[in-house]
Amino acid sequence: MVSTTAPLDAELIAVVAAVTARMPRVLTLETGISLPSGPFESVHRSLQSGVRSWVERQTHHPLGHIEQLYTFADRDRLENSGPRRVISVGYLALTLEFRRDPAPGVGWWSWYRYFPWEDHRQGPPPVLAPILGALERWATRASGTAERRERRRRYRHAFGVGGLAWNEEWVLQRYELLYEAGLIAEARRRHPGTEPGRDSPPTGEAMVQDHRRILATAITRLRAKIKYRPVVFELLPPTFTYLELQQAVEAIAGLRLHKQNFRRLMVQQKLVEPTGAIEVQTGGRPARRYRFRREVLLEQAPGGARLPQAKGRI
Amino acid sequence: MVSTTAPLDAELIAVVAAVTARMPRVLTLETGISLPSGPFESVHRSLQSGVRSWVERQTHHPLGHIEQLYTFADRDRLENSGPRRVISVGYLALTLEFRRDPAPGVGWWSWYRYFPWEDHRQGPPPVLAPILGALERWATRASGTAERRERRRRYRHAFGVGGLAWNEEWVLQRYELLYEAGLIAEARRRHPGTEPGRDSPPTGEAMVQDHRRILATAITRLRAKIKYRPVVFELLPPTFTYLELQQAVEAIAGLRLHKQNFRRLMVQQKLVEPTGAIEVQTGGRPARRYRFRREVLLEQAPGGARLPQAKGRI
DNA sequence: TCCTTTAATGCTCATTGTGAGCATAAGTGA
DNA sequence: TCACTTATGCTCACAATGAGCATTAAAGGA
Repeated sequence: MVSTTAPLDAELIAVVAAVTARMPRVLTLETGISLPSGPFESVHRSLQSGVRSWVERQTHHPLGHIEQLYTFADRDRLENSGPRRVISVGYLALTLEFRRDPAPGVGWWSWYRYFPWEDHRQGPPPVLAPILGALERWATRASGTAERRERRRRYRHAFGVGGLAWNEEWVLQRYELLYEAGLIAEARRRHPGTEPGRDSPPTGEAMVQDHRRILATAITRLRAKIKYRPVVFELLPPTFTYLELQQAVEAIAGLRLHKQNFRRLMVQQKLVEPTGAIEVQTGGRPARRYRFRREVLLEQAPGGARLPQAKGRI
Repeated sequence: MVSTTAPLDAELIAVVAAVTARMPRVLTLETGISLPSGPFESVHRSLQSGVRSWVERQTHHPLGHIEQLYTFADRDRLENSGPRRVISVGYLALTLEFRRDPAPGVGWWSWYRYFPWEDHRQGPPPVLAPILGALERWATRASGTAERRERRRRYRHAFGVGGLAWNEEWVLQRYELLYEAGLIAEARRRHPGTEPGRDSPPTGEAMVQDHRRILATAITRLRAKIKYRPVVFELLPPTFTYLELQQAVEAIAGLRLHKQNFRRLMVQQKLVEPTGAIEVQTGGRPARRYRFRREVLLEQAPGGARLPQAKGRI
């Protein structure tokens, strides 16, 4: 199993997420157009420690919870890649935003700057209508009835058009559909000749290479995970009110939640415990402050079992 | 972002799974001690196509559904690794077992040959008792009360000792605990000096390098995924009875399921439809045969929502 | 032929979980 | 004091789930 491959580099890329002022944010370089990244080097003990060291070096930001996202290596992934091939290992980190001493160009930008169609907290965002219009035109442009119908089905499904429900988890799917439809700047950069077009809708800020796709992958992952693992707490200060907790979840999911039922869920699952402190600056009745019960990470409740297990004799 | 790293190889490793004769199986080389793998080469269009081509070349087995598992690269991962570093990208493939024209040394082995403590279909397997005994001795050996108590808590939690429930998904966690406790042959290979010991329990067949850990990762993933995505059908022939379907799920989960409720779940979720055919060789009343409704992959029901979404005005 | 065994299939019932929304409490500022 | 805002408690209908009883339909002897 000795290899004789072409030269190859491994790159580490980090999506570092935080929530502040009710906005989910990502840590970026170069004023918002790229994610922290760097080569995997021999000094690094592991991929994870490599990611930590690159992020800390480039942004001066310490990382908390971190998990592997995905490994990307399509041949035509990078523009202007020379003879070397690159494998990129993406990581997702969750932290608190921390502003002291940032490196130049480093900033925290709202996810929704890159994916404006993803924020449904006030209902469907205004950018959605022109996007759906452009997708419909894309479907119409298809050659052949079958392909036309298929394109229509796909975009309606992905964006929850008509009676279909909006599924907040399908971030990557929606991004890739827009990419395929030529509505994403990165796609036009890669396949010159397809011009923006006068009636092309705004589809968020672009990023370098495929960083925006990696961000979409991270959002997809986080929106899914938040439902079955207590990861929100990595994004919150040590104590918080139920409203702050709910707003963090809402920011990530891009959805409004039912307040009383959200509270009931927290109570049932015993994820938090009151600190005894009371927050008075609520704009209404004072709220209790809570803290995350770290013990639940050890108890590790197994989400919702979907298998009808047989218990006794059968 | 030009890199000047040490030479690096990327290796692709596949866990190819199937279910036959009520046993979950993995496709192996060298009579069961290694997984199909090979370097990522410049001819490969993508990581995925590289995996396909290596598996097909080494085993003569075509692959169906395939997904990325994890990327491994700890510095001390490989024994006797020279100056080059290796990144391994693991993939999980689901297929039907196919026996014509296998390459020499290629075989399908039950998962439970490598993880005998994981099959709880007939209740806790006999190997479990001596393993728990050895884990208790490992806990006792700890220096300091706190460490002793912590070890005890960890193994009891992972293996569902006492009142705690057995969680079939924690395959990797259990494997790593046994590894840490020095009860896994691979661990002793890596850290010589720790001898097997007379009363060391049987802990399954070993594999080359860390292939067994990759297999554990794959089982963990599959056991989790089977609950919220219709992936079992990739492991079944085009038509099947409810019992065959249930037994495939049971084989993977290593658990017995409640027959009537399993059936009800299938009916509710509309995952299958009757073919009209009747299977008579059941040993009892004849059973209807069903087929998977491929359309559900397009409908893509969003599993169980765990967020209390607000629908109307709030 | 009738009885026993083995599965397949249908159905019930208690319990728990979820969606929606009413009602009350306890602050703030006019 | 009133209007307004958020916090918190609680109810009610309905869906989902765990357990298990009951019936149906085949095979294989006695």
